[in-house]
Amino acid sequence: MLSKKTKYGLKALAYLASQENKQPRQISEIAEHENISQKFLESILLTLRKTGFLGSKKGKGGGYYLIKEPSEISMATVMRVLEGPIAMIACVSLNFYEKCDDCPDEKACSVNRLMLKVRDSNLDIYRNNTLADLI
Amino acid sequence: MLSKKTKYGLKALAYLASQENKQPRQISEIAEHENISQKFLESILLTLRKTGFLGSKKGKGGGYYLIKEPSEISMATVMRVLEGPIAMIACVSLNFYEKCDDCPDEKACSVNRLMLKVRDSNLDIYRNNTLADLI
DNA sequence: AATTACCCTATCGATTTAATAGGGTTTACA
DNA sequence: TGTAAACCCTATTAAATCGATAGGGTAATT
Repeated sequence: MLSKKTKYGLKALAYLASQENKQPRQISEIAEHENISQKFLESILLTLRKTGFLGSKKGKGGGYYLIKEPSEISMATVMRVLEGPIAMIACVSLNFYEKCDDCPDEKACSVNRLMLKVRDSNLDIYRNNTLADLI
Repeated sequence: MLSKKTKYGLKALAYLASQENKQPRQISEIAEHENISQKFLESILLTLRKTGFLGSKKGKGGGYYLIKEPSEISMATVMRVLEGPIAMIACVSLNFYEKCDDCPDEKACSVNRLMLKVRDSNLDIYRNNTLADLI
């Protein structure tokens, strides 16, 4: 299941991308508009700033704003930062690969094969959708 | 992430499907062959029996066996029983639909749109793969 | 009658999740 | 220059879930 962290993060990014001008938007404004706990959203936006998606401005009139164009923000990178691995199991993950303890031979594993198909198709979607496609 | 319950359940089904004859296979045999905790596997096989995938035979020479042909067992139904919803968020789920608390209008929701694409593609994979395709 | 093997319930430690609390620090602006 | 606005950061917590274990009960075969 998609975590609320990811859900809220995506909504916040979409909200920022839908703004006409690029003025900073306050946490409180985003939280209210998207019905998100303000404190929780605060930590999510912090993550998105540290990972290079958002910039921030302190003090009066401050807030968060997008650093890149929405069309240049791939859902694959956003999902990896907020949700973690795109693959459903580590043995088919590109960025978070890990071997299964119980599996002597991945190539002969039925679960591996099925989940590889799922990962491929999901990766395809995430790579071919940008923030601009969400709004 | 895929739960170990689902992973083990799929492996057990695949193991049973790969057998030449249809004699019952003991829990201990499956557990050993697939490197699964026997007690944990026991509860999983019980679930699969109650949901109509497996039959069981008690007493000496007993065990579990497939009720249907592997080619008639869709991954979609298996996944729903073991893992739960195929959708990553309830508001795009066919079998486990729920409205989001925070979302006033699903049709206008960016997360909803993205996750709908993901669900469609995953559903497509699960519906078009049977147990026979795993072995 | 004894053994085999499935059946069922309860419990538990570890981890994760979502949220809350409580402040600290920086900046803009009057 | 001081004060309020708004981001920054750490710690804590309640609840849920997961994976596994324990301990026995029941049915069927030989």
